[in-house]
Amino acid sequence: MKRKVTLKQIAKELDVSISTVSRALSNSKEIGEETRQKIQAFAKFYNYKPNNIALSLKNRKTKTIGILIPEIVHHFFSTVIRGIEVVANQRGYNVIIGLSNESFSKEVINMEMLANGSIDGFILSISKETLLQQDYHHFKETINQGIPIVMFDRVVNEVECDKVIVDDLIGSVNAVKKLISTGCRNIALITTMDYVSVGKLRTQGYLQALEESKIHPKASLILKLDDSLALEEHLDVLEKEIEQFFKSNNKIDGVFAVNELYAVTAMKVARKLDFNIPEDIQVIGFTDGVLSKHARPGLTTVSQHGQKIGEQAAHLLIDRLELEDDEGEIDDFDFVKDMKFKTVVIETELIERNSTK
Amino acid sequence: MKRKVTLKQIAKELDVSISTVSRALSNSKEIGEETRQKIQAFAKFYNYKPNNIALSLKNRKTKTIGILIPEIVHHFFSTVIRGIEVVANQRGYNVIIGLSNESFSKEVINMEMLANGSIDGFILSISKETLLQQDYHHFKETINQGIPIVMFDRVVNEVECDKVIVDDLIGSVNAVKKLISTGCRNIALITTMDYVSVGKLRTQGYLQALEESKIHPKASLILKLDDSLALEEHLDVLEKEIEQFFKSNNKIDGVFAVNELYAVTAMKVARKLDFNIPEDIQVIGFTDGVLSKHARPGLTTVSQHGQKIGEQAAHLLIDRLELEDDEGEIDDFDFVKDMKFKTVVIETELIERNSTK
DNA sequence: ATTGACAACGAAAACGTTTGCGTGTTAACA
DNA sequence: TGTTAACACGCAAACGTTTTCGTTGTCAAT
Repeated sequence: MKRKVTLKQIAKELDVSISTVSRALSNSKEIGEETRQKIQAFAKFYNYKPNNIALSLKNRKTKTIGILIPEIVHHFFSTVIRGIEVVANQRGYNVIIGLSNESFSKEVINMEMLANGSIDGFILSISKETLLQQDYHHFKETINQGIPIVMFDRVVNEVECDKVIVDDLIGSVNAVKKLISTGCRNIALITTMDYVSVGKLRTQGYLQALEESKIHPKASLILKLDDSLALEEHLDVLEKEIEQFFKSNNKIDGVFAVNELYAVTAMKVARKLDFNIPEDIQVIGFTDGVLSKHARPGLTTVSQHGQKIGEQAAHLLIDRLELEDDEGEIDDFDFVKDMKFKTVVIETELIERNSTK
Repeated sequence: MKRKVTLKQIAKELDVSISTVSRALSNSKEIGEETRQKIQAFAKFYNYKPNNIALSLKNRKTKTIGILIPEIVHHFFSTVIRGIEVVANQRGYNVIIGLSNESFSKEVINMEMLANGSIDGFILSISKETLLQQDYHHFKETINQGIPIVMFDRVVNEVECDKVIVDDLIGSVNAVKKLISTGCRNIALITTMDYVSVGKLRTQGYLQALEESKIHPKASLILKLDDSLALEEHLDVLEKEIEQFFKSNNKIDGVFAVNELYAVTAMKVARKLDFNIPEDIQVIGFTDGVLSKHARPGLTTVSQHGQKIGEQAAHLLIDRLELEDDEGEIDDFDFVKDMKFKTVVIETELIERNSTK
């Protein structure tokens, strides 16, 4: 077992100083041709690679970005990660992942853990519990310590930072309008509780589309489901809830669901109740995941382009990190940077399959 | 913006030495009660947290483990990651993720990148290209540098390290036997090319089950598909291939597919060709993902327990890391460690749904 | 008064880099 | 021959810790 070779060892072996080795390897012209060759050859032979940790300590930057998400076994989030990873790698960064598991405390712990030097910046999506408690001090503190944050999808106005979001509202409006334009008049909404910002926006979109089409929204056509029902343990409960909902609203001719699970479940229930899709009932979901593609009939859905979100977020973060490098010491002009926090909106796309006419 | 406070700053501010601060914060009894209190209070007030990078450099260990997988937008892999993350966190480790995207060179690059000090050990699943080329030198080299590796799922005999695998063979045997016991006699196998070890094992399991039941395998009942068909762009091609297969084998009464995509596609095709499931044709897949749960009918499937795999892998790795800590300098006894590489087998489980009788 | 013990603290090395500055050698020039 | 400039290289600081080994100062015992 041969441990990794260090500058010091090379120096000792070749009887030169550490500085000489360092310079020779970075092709400094301060070093004589001969010694440089010798050192480079030796280093190559022993496969010398500088130690990242030492570099991080010296440069006070780690070239790694921290991702903090509520859940990883989730098509949307993993897609975003992929996007982040692509541009991170491309631009010479690594990614380190923390999972909040939708819990406030785990979010805080993870964040503090990583903020102590391990990462240069965060890309994150806020946990539900945090949204519920509306406690954002940990975000503000890390930003205050000079660690930039980019939020995506589940963002919040209270924290000033770069953000990447999806046009949930417009996407929902378009989806519902699509239903309306194909003849639906009693469109049901299956949504979550309000505290998740995106759920709220999608609900708004639903209402707005109805309004713009002079259709009166009915409370009875809106089903707000508890999140716990989305867990795989409770699929049957979810199905029962939706079935009950359908039974008490037998005029439903269209369904807009804020996620694909609700949508496919609605389709299941509809067919069970002998409705034909899309003839009797049309269905549109949100998030273009695996389920949408493979459901039968294929689910028309609002695609969020998770990968693009991730890519944009990574660019935003790295841009800011490298900008800080340059303007480094001009502390007085910090406000220049602070002013231009961007919020990038990634457009959704209505992917039409066979659950709509 | 107040940057993170360091020992040095505290020392300066309180007019003591750095060592005193360090000791006071670690509650060393070498420090007088009074100064200790003072320092601790000051540190708490300024929210002092030791810098991880500096600690890593000093301790020559990073307390982070590197995960290297082919793809992250993939139910199985993300489940494994979750498992890893759970125990990693629990045992005080972070995880950093690299994606090979099934490419050999990206696997090598990523590995070298992380091996230069960023991580203490790897948990990985080999990329297809690497399996195809059978070039494992990068694994061997990192192990040789003293960085332990734990492989999962896609493992390989050529590399000596801890491994966590699934009983692909037994799982497949049981699945096929289930089909046989419920009356199937012409069981088709839908599989991938041989070079992916798990595909190979599952194929073996299929053959073994037939043999043990005195059923003669027919080449015409085996469909080997190119991997590229699993990409979402080529779903239609996949479907056509399988349809063609069904048409030229009209006696098929059972299907065993080595992944859930093939399985659900087979179900789709079967229904399109007016077969009833499970009456006319029974179907079993591998990997209990989202598709299996939500397919109609529900797909009977061999569950791999990805989370358990991840948990086991993490335990294996961390155990080894911390063992190395203790036995640290007894280099002569290194062989003791080397001898006991474990291969943990996680049992699969046949989850019966409605695609079988 | 001398010794010893003990308490309370500081200096410095070490982890592996990079880099500003100093220094010795050589050769060219006046 | 003396001055100087270019060249080739070494020293040491710095990044933020922990820890070993001193170094003081105090006090009790001899």
